[in-house]
Amino acid sequence: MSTSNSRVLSNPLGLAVLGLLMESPTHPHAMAATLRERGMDRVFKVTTGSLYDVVRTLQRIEWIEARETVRVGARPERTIYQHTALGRAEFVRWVDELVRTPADEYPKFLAAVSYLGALGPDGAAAALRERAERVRTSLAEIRQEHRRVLEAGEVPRLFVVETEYAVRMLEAELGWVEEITADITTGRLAWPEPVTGWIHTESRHPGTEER
Amino acid sequence: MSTSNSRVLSNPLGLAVLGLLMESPTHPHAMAATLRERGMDRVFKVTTGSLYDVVRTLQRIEWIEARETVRVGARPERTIYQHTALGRAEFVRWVDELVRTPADEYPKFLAAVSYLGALGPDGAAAALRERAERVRTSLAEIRQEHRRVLEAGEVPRLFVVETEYAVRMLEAELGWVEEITADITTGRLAWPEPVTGWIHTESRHPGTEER
DNA sequence: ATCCGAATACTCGGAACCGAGCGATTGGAG
DNA sequence: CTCCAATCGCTCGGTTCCGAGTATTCGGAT
Repeated sequence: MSTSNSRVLSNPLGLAVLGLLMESPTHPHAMAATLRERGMDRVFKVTTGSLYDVVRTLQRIEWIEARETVRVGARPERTIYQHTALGRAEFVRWVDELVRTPADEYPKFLAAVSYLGALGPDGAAAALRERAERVRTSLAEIRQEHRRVLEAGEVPRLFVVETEYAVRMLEAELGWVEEITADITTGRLAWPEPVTGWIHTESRHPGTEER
Repeated sequence: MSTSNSRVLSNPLGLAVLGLLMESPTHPHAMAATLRERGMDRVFKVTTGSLYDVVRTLQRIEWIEARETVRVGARPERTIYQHTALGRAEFVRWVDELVRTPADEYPKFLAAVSYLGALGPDGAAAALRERAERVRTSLAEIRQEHRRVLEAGEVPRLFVVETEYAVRMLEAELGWVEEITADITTGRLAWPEPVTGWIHTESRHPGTEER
């Protein structure tokens, strides 16, 4: 009955909000802008709706508080938030927890790979090659950006380690994709009988649509 | 009546449902059971609520259809579903799409790593070591299970590639975690001044806090 | 002076998600 | 034969999520 003070917030975007408030008080709209400027929208899913929800929750559980609501010009009002002592402590606790405890994630590619059989050897190889190509591209972009930031000086490596991690994981994925593609084309990964007829037949004539 | 026939289903659990129906018609409860038996709940988030939602959606967009509703003994009725021709085609299309197109994922660890600074060098190293340990453990379990399944004969490699992928990714993560931990303890990853005082002080005494 | 597009700041309501619960049933233990 | 625990199969309704929309203002090109 008492407005569920549920003492938990699962949305990682909350962490981003707390992180920003560690630097200085701001209002939601600016948070979104900053996160995007810094490319942190690769790390957190920044959607306006969720952002305002998260901020409200954070306020309810008293990890942050409204500091003032100002109006610049005759623009919509904006509410500026700052963290509380509790919020600062919980921020650290949250990070610690996330680092220590591997969470169950359900990446879509994992699901897709589970049904690779459905594409048939040729279809699978083709699709995998396209993925590889795309991964290579975004990998190149990220690497370049990373280098730019580091060499251009003013950001210590610590603030950029998450990119190193992201790159590592992409490399691993790419490596695997390339290997499995090779295994398919060389026949080292075989398509068992039942599957061969299975689904692939369907995809050859989708009726009303092609390519 | 334009009951939004929204022609899309994003929840990957839908893929699992279609996958099961490729084998033979079933009812939702059995789907959940089967998925768990086969350990596919490592790949798909199997929650009853969502399952029934997904099945309903799948039915609405006519990728599957109810085949009959039977009652065994005087147990609750169960509705048995089967795929439609459309469903079979879309299943393949969906897999193809998921393989080709890397999706934006937002793993929690990535978020956590972004704020590693907050833990201070010692805290970060400690947390990372714990993670490493846990990852090592689940890696061992998965590897063992994988070997068991393969050696025990009756499952072709194709049906198990997703495990190979999962293992690869875990190895990559573990490798990175170990390296970065080493970089921290050897001082190769430095904690810049501003951060040192920053937050770590807070976590030392959750009470009132000075600094 | 006027128009237009970008930026500012947030709201709103529908969609998706998911776990607790429910009402029954079967299979043993005693 | 009776009782309890486990299984069966599903529903319900509260969160959480999120993108389209709203209403305003600023800056610059015409």
